Amino acid sequence: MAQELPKIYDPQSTQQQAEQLWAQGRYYHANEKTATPKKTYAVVIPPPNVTAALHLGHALNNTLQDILVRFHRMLGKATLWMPGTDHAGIATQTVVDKRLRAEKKPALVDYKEMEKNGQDGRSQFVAKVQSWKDEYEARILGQLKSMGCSCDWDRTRFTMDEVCAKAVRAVFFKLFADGLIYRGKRLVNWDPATQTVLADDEVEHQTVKGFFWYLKYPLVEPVVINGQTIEHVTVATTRPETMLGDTAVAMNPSDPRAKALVGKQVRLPIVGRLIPIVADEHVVLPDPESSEEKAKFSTGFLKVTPAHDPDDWQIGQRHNLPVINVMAPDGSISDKFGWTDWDVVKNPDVENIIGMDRFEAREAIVEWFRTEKLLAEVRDYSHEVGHSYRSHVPIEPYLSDQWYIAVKKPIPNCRLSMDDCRLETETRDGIAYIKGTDVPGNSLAGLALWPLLDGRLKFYPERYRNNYQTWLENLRDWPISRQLWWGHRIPVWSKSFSLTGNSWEETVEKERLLYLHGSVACRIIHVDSGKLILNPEEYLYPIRKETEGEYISYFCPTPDEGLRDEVAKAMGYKQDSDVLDTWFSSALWPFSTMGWPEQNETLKAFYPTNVLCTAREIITLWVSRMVMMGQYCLGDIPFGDVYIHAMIQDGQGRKMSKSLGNGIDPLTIIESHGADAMRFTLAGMTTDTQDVRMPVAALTLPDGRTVNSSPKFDNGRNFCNKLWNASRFAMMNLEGTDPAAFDASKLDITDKWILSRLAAVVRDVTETLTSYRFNDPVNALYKFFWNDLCDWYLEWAKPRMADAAQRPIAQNVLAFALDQTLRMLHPFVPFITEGIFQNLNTIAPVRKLGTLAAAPSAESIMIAPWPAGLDSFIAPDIERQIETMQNCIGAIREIRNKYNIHPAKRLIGTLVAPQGRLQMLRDNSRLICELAGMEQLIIEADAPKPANSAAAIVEEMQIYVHDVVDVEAERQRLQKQKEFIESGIRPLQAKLSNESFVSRAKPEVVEQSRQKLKDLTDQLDAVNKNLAELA
RNA sequence: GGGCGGUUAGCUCAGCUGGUUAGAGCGCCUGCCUUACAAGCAGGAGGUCACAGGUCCGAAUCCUGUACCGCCCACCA
Repeated sequence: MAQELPKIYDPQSTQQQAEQLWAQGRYYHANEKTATPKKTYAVVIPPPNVTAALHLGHALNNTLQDILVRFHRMLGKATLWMPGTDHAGIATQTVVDKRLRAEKKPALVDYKEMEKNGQDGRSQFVAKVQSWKDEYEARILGQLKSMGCSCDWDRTRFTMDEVCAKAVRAVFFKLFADGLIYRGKRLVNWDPATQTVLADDEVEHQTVKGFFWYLKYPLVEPVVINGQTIEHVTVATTRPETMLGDTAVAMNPSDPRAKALVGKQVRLPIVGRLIPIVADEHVVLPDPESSEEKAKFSTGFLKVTPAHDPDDWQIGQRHNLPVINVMAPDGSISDKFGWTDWDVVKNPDVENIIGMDRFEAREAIVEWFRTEKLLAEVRDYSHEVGHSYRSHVPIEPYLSDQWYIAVKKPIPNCRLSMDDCRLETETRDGIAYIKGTDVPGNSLAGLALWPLLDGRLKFYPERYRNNYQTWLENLRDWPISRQLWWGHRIPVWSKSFSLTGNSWEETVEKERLLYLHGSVACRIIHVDSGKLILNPEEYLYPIRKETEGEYISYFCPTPDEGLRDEVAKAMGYKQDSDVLDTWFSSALWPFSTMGWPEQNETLKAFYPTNVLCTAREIITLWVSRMVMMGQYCLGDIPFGDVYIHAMIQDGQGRKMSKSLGNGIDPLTIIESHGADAMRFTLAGMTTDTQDVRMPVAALTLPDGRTVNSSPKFDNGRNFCNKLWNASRFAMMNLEGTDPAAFDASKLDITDKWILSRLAAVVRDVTETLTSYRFNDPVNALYKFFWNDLCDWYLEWAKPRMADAAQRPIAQNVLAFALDQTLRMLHPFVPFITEGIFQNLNTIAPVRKLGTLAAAPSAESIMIAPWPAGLDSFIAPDIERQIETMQNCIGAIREIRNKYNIHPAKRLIGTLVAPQGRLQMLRDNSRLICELAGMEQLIIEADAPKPANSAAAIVEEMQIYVHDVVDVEAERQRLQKQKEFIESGIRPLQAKLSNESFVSRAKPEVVEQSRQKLKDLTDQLDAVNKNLAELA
């Protein structure tokens, strides 16, 4: 068996076998029945988007989670890692559309056309996306399994599967019933060419050369300021065509002219609309000398077009300005979409412009101003303009109706009252705000904020809490509708109707039928006034008579019974065609995956989860919303810890997702280096402080330039190979290991030493892993395994394995140390450790050291107990003694190398040491001889330097290596040694002669320095003596 | 514009609360195919810790400023 192990570690077969073993044993499965509150550990995966296969960033993210999960599973906890994927609304829809177009197949535009023609284009397109999703979901889950992720695969979820969909409907209903969902206007990124809405990151910014046009708007009544009569105000704009929709001119209240002008009216040219001059802080004061671009160009007057500019929209909101949309969806000027206040007879000019494309209209309008002598000036200007990534035409801010969640509205009958949190509040207008903020404590934003402030929600590293906090404090209402087809369709049905005369009761009576079908959340809005006439709180009564006019009725069905399609249709209701923001369903992920709103065992056992492990860019979008929804729906935070890991960057320091990372499928690395190698390298790179550049293998071109090629995982690969080979050695030597033959009193110094080191590493790894440091345990294990166990312990153990008396002791210690090391390594390199563990189980089934330490074995290392209780092995004096041995060996090896002595050549040496250390050194001289290639080592308290010997100094000892006869080389070596020692002495002397240091530094630091100086001085004397003897 | 990081060996990075002569891996140089491992073993060279000030007996570490690099958010009349 042992002999059959290959020399080079072959990850593929080991991975396969381990995967099989784990799948059979279902060790990843979390069992609710064995879970007790203190003994559970739960993590939900940040669900990867089904847009594409995973990249290195995912590999890192999931490696770290798996390390935590495996660690806690081995600590004996009922452990759940919930896997799944995210439908990623806009991204996926876009990707599929792109693919279809690339393949010259019917794409989104075509399906939209079908939909328009009454065919079912929507569901056909969704089916296309669905099959894309199926493909990538399978691929992603396969990648995760290949990486060794010990997710509970029996529970795999998808944000759009029925379990999650039910949670989405339930939360939406709850929000709707609580009056937290409302209909509002919002400017979206509109692509007039494809006539679709774009997400912010689908907008490409391009620098465009354009102009600033300075347009003069006449005042209705001239104003006199400082003796000057002012007849016009001049506004500067880069988009003159929008002036048709102007509803105000704004100026900064601190502008000296504001006093005279604010409140006056302006007659909007061409249109003839009378619009007010309003005061708004947002307006930049003019200053031609300023370095600020805006101040240089500003006239102090800003045209306000709420329907066509996000900023102006805000100003419009502040001043209650009318919103006049002058454009059609195709970007042409139109009076059919909200612009009513013009007159064909009075305004032939307007009639001219209507129907023009926005760019044509721009020219026409500028020309009109020029002709009318109202164009004050034109200046060159280049600025950033958003373009559609799809059609590459400039995007148009376009006003549309959207669903919103009110995040700062106090929640009626909130399940968490402010009594549940201990934060200070201040009450204004009857609302309790979290002190120092304008966030009501019992609003959604408030619910997400207080766990942070009261310390229950912790960020690692801590600095990220600022992100979270300031975002929530400045939170605006959350627009949740998206004009897409791929996603959770908004569960709201609506119908317009008009009321005339006495039809009110009859109409409303009909709506009551809906309630009988389970719809209890309902709202009827009077279109003209926007007034809500039936509140969700009032449900059926009182039914009041209202004014005649147009109404819209919205219904949100309960998640369980639902509003049956037929019923809705029969009643003339139509479902909203939009879908929900992807983050809406993501926000529910920690509990939707567990089956909420059903109250079940899983939720009881595993909610709240322990940690969320994610990248920093979604703290606001995702983390905060999960906390919000967890608090709102379950009355508890979804996780206590948020671990934000570093990002992997490419060689240029760019985000991986933008360059290198996207191209690299973890599977290619797993194939070439093995999953363990990848995990080990990734975990070892992770630190709290900064992002990390992926080391890449550099490629040198013929012209001498170097180009980055592929990421390097050699480190991990080499480590695995070392682990494999050390284990081979163990397997060859552990046959017949008999725990009964172990005798604690016969442990030799190397046994005691390696056990001491082992105990220290167990302590270190356990502690660092608990505080989310991953590179520390990786480094500690790397050093311990490679440098301590392999380089020293195994080398010293080799001869002992051939010694009948020593063999049983060394075998038991080696088996035990290897066993414990494998367990600690397992979270990092799961496959290879499982493979070796299985071999070890065959060859040395019981690994224990008498009564000193017992380590129960297990059928899989995955469920083997984590090493513990080894502290009694810690022996600092033993470690110091071994260090002395190592130093002696190092000194002799250096001499061997310097004199180019062949490794096979046996040497004789003399070691001169103080009386007190002689016994220890003599006891252990074999350690030095074996590893330094000495035939004999004479150890004396006093001995002259043998002729023709090289001298080395270790601590307070002298080592002479006999018969190395190159006087000049020896002189140079000693001279160099002398200089080195002297350079150490100087700063120490300076330090110790400094009165302040001696009196003010910690005594142990001073003592340390004194000791060190004494050692160095002794060494210097010795070197000088040797030098003198040479001469 | 607001916020947050980074700058340590040729490369990628450690270095926790200031205190031995600043570390690792890779790369480089020298010698070894030593019966676990050449994906290895042994040894070595290589750093005024971005810059300028400050605090302190003492600064890679704490403070201030500068430069460059990066990230997030906001915004572009």
